[in-house]
Amino acid sequence: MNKVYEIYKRLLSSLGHQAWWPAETPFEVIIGAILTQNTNWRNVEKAILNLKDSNLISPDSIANCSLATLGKHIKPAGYYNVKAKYLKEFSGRFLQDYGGSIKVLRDLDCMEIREWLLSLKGVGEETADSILLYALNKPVFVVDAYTRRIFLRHSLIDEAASYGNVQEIVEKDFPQDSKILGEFHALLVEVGKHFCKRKNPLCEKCPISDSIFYS
DNA sequence: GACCAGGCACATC
DNA sequence: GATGTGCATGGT
Repeated sequence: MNKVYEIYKRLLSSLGHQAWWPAETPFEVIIGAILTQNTNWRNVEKAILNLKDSNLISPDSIANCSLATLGKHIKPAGYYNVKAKYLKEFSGRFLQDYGGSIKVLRDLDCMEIREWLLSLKGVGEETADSILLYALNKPVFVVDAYTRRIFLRHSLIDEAASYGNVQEIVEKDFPQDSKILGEFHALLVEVGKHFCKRKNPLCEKCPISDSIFYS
């Protein structure tokens, strides 16, 4: 039996579809992916609203905006000085290397895009994969803190597992389908928020925490 | 007032 | 390679 896929099915039937990623355009997904680093999504929404109100939601406008102004807008998302640099770094390189075109980026080989993303300051593995999956619809799995905590709890990984180890466990037994992989990540975040917090990673009320998973 | 949130870069050993 | 630290706001 495929334990990981079983968890996915359980979560989907108990929590339903998650409608991720909440954004109007692929570029907005990218901005959100950077702003949500180690930050509550509610704070990110405020920052994105500020950017929208000032028409700072395109590569050009961000590249041409001062760090100070950009920082002021994204302040609610925290770490606003570094994140302002990251947004400008992304926008500048995106314009320079791909003309700011999502379509041009999307048409490249997946691994090539990933390497390009990882070459940018402020984009690590999780952010790169979030962009690949939710902005570019590439079939990759996004590993985050909740994924690790939940998988640890169910003995699917050990503490030393690398990002790639965790990702491989999911991808090898899942269909190469961005919709399904995106749904799974969203479900893990949702269940993690309620049942797998840092201080209480062993909550019995979690919808995936019974029977066969402990046999 | 402590704890937490959809990480990452950089210094140091 | 692994471990530690700075980055910061807003909700519970």
